[in-house]
Amino acid sequence: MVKSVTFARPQNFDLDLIFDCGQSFRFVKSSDNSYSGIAYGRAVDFIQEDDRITIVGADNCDFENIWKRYLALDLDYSALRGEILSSRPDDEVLKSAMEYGSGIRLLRQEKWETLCSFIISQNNNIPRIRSLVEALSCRYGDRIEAYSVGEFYSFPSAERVAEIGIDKLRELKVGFRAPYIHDAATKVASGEIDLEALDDLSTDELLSALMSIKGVGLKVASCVALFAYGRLDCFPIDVWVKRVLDKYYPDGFDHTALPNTAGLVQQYLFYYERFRQ
DNA sequence: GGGCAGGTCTAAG
DNA sequence: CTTAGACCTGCC
Repeated sequence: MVKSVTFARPQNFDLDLIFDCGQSFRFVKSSDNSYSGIAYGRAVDFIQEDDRITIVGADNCDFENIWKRYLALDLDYSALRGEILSSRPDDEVLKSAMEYGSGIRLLRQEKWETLCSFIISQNNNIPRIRSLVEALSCRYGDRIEAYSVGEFYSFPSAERVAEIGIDKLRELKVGFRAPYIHDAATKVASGEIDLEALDDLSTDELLSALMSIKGVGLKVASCVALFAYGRLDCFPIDVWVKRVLDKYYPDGFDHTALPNTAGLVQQYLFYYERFRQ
């Protein structure tokens, strides 16, 4: 008997956008249009129908404790979008981007995995980021039983990655990022950085703490704060966002005026510029 | 073969 | 404080 949980599909919730907008690297679309992958050490399939979402491999307990938070079901995206529109009533570009990316939802992913994944993302391309994260998991993660076909491995803990060492990391072809990953793993495994405790810090303090890791600059730290810590006041600026800002907002774009929604705006603009047509 | 990809570090003005 | 170069790797 396969356990599963079904809930009503919220507004602004589309698996294709959620898993294809660049925030997550470990979920893959199956032939039956479901998304399979691992998060928080659990293998699940997300299935989308018009009016409902099913999580195969989850029970009610996991749903309450993990997936509600992961999928940000506690946030009212209609309200967030309303707030954006009222803050920028004359912004037609943003309006188009919001329409185009209306199904986007910011996940709250695992902190360590997100940190490591976005260290890997620097000066890299998305297919290769995916394959490197996958290689790291297959080689050093734990095999997870799943209902869907294929093999699934959890993302290795910081302790595990710390003991791997830089040379073994290089064998995975992460290149110049190997010492960066190692530094992050060492700091987290030793307790010098307590990723959970960072939840209690202000966003500025959180970013500073993350940036004390070698190879973590403002962009990577902002991605971690946004995609793992749910800090919607973060506005990661990568080449694509810089491009869209230069193109449509030559006089500047003040994201600090959007304290509750800046990160969501960033995703709309990023997705609009990066994945349109 | 040279350029490029969700950046960051380092050295130099 | 701002700014070039360099940087693993793989695919075009």
